[in-house]
Amino acid sequence: MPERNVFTWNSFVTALAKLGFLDEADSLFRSMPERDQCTWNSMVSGFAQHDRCEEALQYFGLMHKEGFKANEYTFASGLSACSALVDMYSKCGNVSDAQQVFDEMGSRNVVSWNSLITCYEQNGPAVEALKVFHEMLKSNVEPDEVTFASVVSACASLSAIKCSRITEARFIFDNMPIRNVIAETSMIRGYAMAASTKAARLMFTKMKERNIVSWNALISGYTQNGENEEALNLFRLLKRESVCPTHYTFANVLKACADLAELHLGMQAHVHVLKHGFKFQSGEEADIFVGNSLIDMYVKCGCVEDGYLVFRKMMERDCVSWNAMIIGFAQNGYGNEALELFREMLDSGEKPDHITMIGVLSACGHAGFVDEGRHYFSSMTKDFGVAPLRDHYTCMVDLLGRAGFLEEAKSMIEEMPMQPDSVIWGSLLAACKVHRNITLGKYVAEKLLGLEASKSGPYVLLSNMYAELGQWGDAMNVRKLMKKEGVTKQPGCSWIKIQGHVHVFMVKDKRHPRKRQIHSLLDILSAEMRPEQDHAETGSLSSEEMDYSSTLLWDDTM
DNA sequence: GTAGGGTTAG
Repeated sequence: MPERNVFTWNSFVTALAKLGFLDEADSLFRSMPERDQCTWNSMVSGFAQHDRCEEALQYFGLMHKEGFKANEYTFASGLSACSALVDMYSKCGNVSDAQQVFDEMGSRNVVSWNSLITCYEQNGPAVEALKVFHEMLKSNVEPDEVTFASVVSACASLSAIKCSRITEARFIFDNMPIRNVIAETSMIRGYAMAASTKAARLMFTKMKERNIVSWNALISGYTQNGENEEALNLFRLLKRESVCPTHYTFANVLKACADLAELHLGMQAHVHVLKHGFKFQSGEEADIFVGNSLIDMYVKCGCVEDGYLVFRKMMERDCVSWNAMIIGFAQNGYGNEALELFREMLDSGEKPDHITMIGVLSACGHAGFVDEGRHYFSSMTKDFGVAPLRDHYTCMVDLLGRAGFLEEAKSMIEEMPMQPDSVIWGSLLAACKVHRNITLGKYVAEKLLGLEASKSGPYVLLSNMYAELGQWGDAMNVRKLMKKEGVTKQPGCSWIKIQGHVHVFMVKDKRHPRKRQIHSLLDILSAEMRPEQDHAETGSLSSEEMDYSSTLLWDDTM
């Protein structure tokens, strides 16, 4: 045996690694007295070539720690392994390491560039993706359809933050040598984020080839822009064209039903979900998403018990599941149940987030648990690692205001670390009206008018407060001021759909043909409601009592 | 080897 120097060791390690005896290579590596660049290269490339990427990454990290830099031999299989490494770091959200691997690559091909562009597109900042794209063009690497699709996506995500990059996306899209369904779907998403659902629909209509992702992108475009009826119409079209929906589809359809409070359609969607094999008992991510959407749909439609049933049926839950249920309880007047569930959430080991705390604080507010609210608010940073945001302050002002602690609510607004907005002042003004505090009401109304002079809300509330106190002159003055400032109040209106007909009602509306019957029934109802108010309960009418006339979500037999 | 779609609050 010749003298064992690092070169001898290396040849053994390299051979073992190349042949796939990685564990043997690994133990040999560990017993080496010294290592050089070549040793590290053998280990990294060995693991990378045999699809043991985790270990390849670990070795790569260790190599850097020991002061070695990657060279063109570090990834023996060449560019592909290196690009895969960029992609791996990108998928882990580790942008700087992805960039570093990319920087250290001896040569780069279209896939390496694409991987880095995607990295910035997914992890941000998305503008960097465009910069990398420009660098790529400068270095004379020909972009392919994947490059363009990623760049279009980057522009699309930028279209959400006011700089209108949707035009840039469109320009690149129009100049793509080859378009494909992915780039088109990215454009749909971009238009949806820029609130141009019409343009999104046009893109969708013109597509030669569509798949379920394109359908889902447009359906979610509608729900995210509040066009829930359109979302459901598109779902019906999808069914007619026999396209198979996925859990993405159901998440959106259920959200549309939830936002429309369309219980009947939501229940149809639930049946459909079961037909498609979502049983919430596999613990898979898809099941959790659909389960969460179902909880939300039921509680938004006022059926807390059905939402709770879904919640209990789920084998695995995430933070959103708990949040949806806690908020569902809170919004339907079940303050105790919301807080109980929150304690159970903590016991289960699930970490609450800022949305959970909004649910908890609003539960306290609606149930009148002032002390609990104060306690959770003051300890949320320490106990749950969630620092109060403006929304949490708004919940507290609402809670204190409802309970009549108007001065405390006022100081909370004035001492909070962020700028108060019209929502938080508006909440206090409403509380001033309830508790008939005209002095503070005037002060708050002025603050509000400073924020949104053209809105009628503060004027109307203030004038009504004066009127309630019998100060008619002051009430008139506010109304006069409104007129002078050119502020008009849009009359409120409500509507109901009965047997496919929409009936609209406005204040002092005398147009409905059966107005006399309606008003006499209203008198009876309000007389009955008065004694019920103290122990108010939510509930829904049974199906026999309701005359459903909604359109079916799909027409195949169940 | 690289690209597109989802739930909770406000």
